[in-house]
Amino acid sequence: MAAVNLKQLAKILNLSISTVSKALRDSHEIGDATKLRVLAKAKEMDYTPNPFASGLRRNKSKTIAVVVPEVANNYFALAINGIERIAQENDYHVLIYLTHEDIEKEKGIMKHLENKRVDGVLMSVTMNTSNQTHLSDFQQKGIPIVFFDRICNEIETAKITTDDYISGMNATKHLIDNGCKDIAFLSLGDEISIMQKRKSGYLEELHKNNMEAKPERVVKCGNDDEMNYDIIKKLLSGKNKPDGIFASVEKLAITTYQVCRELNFNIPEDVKIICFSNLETASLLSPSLSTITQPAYNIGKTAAEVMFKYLDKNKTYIPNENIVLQSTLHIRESSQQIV
Amino acid sequence: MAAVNLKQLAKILNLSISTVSKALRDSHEIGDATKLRVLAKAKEMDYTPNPFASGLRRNKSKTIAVVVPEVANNYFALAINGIERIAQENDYHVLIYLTHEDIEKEKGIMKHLENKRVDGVLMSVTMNTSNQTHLSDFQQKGIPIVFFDRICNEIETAKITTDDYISGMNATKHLIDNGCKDIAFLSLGDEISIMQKRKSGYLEELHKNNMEAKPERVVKCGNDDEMNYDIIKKLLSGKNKPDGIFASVEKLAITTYQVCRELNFNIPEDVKIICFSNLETASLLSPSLSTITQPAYNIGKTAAEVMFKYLDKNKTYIPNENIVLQSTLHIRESSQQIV
DNA sequence: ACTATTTACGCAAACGATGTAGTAATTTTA
DNA sequence: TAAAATTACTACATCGTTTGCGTAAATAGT
Repeated sequence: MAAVNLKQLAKILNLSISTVSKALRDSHEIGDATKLRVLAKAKEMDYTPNPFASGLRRNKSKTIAVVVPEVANNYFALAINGIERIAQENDYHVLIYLTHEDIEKEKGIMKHLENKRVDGVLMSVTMNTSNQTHLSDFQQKGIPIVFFDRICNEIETAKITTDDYISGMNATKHLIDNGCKDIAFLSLGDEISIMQKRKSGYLEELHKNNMEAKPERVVKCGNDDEMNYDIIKKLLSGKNKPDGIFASVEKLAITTYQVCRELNFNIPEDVKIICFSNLETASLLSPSLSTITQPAYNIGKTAAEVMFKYLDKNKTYIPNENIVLQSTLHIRESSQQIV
Repeated sequence: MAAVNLKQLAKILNLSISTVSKALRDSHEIGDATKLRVLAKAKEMDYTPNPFASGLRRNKSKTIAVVVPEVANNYFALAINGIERIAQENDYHVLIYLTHEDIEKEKGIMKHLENKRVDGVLMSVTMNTSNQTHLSDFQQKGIPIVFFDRICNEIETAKITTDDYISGMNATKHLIDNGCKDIAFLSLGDEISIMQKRKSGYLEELHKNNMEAKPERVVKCGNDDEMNYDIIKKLLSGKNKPDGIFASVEKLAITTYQVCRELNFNIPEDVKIICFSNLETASLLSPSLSTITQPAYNIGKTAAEVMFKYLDKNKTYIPNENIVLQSTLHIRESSQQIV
């Protein structure tokens, strides 16, 4: 019932508390015979150190936090998967916090984490995180942050991203190659860096192909699905509608599919679609969805690995570093010209 | 930089540590003027109590653990969403652990949690959790568990489930009503209770309709997608193949779709499909997928609420209680008879 | 054989917050 | 007016570990 502690173990073994403690931590100060005896008894009595006591003493929580906008999202779910894997390997625990794209919630969460509850934070900021003083303040407290995907350029630390600019170009080029003359870019807000990069790739590719970049073709969507639905419906309803859509995130593509259903639009005949997505059912959709797929699991894994590289050395300062992984383009029906 | 602690605050305020502590906790022992002074200074200096110190002292972690098979799964992701929401409301933190359906990993995780790192555990067991001694042992340590969805009947505590038996009947009835004469049930293992209940509903409905329940129509699948693919392919390849498939979990339906693609089977003409699923793209699949959808978010929310109901009262013992939420049947193309 | 050094252990002070048991000073009560 | 009670604070032990320091015994060095 009651968890055994060092004191009880020590009494039973007829040793001092410190001897037992040192034996368990395999200190050179303790004789081999004693070590074995202690270890055996500890296992027998099912002793595990109290994490609060040792955390207090050593100022180490053995815990990292993951702060992400949402979890019911294939990308973040896979990233968490990768993070959790590495954390388990390092005997670390993973706290999870969801911001739901709410910058105030993000601030509150960081405030909660300031008190050394965690040794480090892995995060993807909200779509509204333009001001980042809450993040630099947090760093000042001596807790390292590693960003993945939705990074904060102004903060000096390691950042794991994908080649969003190239991917933005590739996706746009693909639509152009398949006959699109008027491509809209569906953006999720416009604050965050990945949107800037994906959009830049889109604009650059238009430019390379001598196509006009009309400002109204960069459509700013948000976190509210119903509002996005209306925005996209409006985009596709006028007579002057685009013939290609490049959705910067998965859910905007799904909403676009739904709008096309309602408007009785055929994909890809009436409008071609491609998007960033980790949807496992992309190939089973009607029509199958062309995607730029990010290596989500590896992004999470890498972010965690970088974090532990520094935590292992007891470094709380992580210098600027940009690690860029490659996304892969999966061409399916939704974006291809019917021949 | 360095986090302020009570000692520093006390020194600056010219008060004793305990006075400051009590003032912050709004104790009646402290005068109002002092309280205000302390509160103001604490806010000014950005004081937050060290969670390890108070955790050690009060034997409270303000943390719950969520132990689930996976997170890259819409059902569990939504459940976690609900849990995290309630946890944030209660000022609790959420640790997440993934078992990947590995019973040994589950045991290891529970072992790790025994040392009072968390105040409670919300869990869905692996598909292989038949023996539950590691869970009853865990309870013995005085940490409450609440099960959701994948429950463990032998453990006395609160369990949040859905009406799986009824849903199993409804899904089967729906397939029968749509002309199926030979329905296969794709099971995920056969240990866990939800599978038993879903299968029982399936069998009962067959019985009610005077249809033979052939043992070979209950197909045991596992955690390996490729093996499942082969199993389902074999099921659908012979001349004696079923005309209806009731998949007990989402991923088996997706695999079935993939197999049908390869075999050039038409859904629903050649085989009708229905499954338990929280896939948001169910209606966009080709053909759209009929589902029994569980209220995943509410299941997680409820599990957390029940947990906090007891944690608030400092009760570590949670009596047996079965809370059953209702799933909803979404009929789409994959299961309907063409008229 | 007498001093160094190593080995193997124990003592006690942290870590930071909490809460019990005091203690002066003030107020209430009989 | 003396005793009792209340107010507003402080001192201190405690939670369970960790770790620097001390020390006796054993071993090594000269």
